[in-house]
Amino acid sequence: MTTKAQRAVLDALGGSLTFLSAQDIHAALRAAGSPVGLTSVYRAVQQLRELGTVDESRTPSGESGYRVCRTSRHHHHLSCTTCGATVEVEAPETETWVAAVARRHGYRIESHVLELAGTCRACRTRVPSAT
Amino acid sequence: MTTKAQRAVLDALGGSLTFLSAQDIHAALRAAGSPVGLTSVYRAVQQLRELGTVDESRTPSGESGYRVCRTSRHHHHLSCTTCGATVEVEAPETETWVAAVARRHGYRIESHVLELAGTCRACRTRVPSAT
DNA sequence: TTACTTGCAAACGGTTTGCATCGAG
DNA sequence: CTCGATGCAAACCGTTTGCAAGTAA
Repeated sequence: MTTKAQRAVLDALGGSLTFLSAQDIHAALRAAGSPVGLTSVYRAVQQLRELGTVDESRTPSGESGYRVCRTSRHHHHLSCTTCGATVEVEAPETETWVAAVARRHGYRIESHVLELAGTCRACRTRVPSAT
Repeated sequence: MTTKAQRAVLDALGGSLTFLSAQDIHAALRAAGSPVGLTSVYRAVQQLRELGTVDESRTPSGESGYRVCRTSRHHHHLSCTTCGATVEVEAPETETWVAAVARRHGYRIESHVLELAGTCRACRTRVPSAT
């Protein structure tokens, strides 16, 4: 069953290209007039993550960000550090490499994390600090 | 200048193959008779990280782990989820792939994270759950 | 009613900071 | 003496949990 909180969270996450923190989601819902509490947001994102409906990503500062998955296939993220826009990318070659490296070292891979961060073209154009 | 706390931390980190949390380091130092406080451990690992002397890694639960770098070259980690043993690996092909993907999407890469987790051969042998 | 969802407030856990003390130069 | 290093305890902050009230079937 999908709870009211889950619907609200999915709604808030909607078409966002960026990863939103639980607190962001809560703030957005409040701003939109939803009475959903912070606790329910936390519970909803966890449930949705378990269902594979949303992606979770950790910021360097240790907070968690959430976003609805575009594809159910295995993928990684390329995020803009300025505007947060995120692209989901597939890395077949890297997957192959991961398997090879693991084998070489006698490891059996259980999981791997690959996150790319940089500035997107739009942000570079907007702030021409980069040449 | 290298402080007493930094020396103590490096000593505790010593030859460990695993990433130790600040609290682990503190406990180890205390056990070894060092009077270094937890606060100083936190300050030391941050300084050492800035100096490029130690690597930092985040556990899924959000804690930070530290380890002395084996190489100053750019590298990634392959860690055993059972015993924590970590191997530093280089991924030239992936670096290339990262650059290509970024270019394709119009991003300028600033950083990337690649962490591999699995079970090492020793642990698989010890616990024959894996086929 | 029964089972589940909610929200508040308190608890948690790792990390950081304020502040007074200690120690090297 | 002066300045940085240190340690304790309190503050922080995101997240989780206890618990009582609300809600749907």
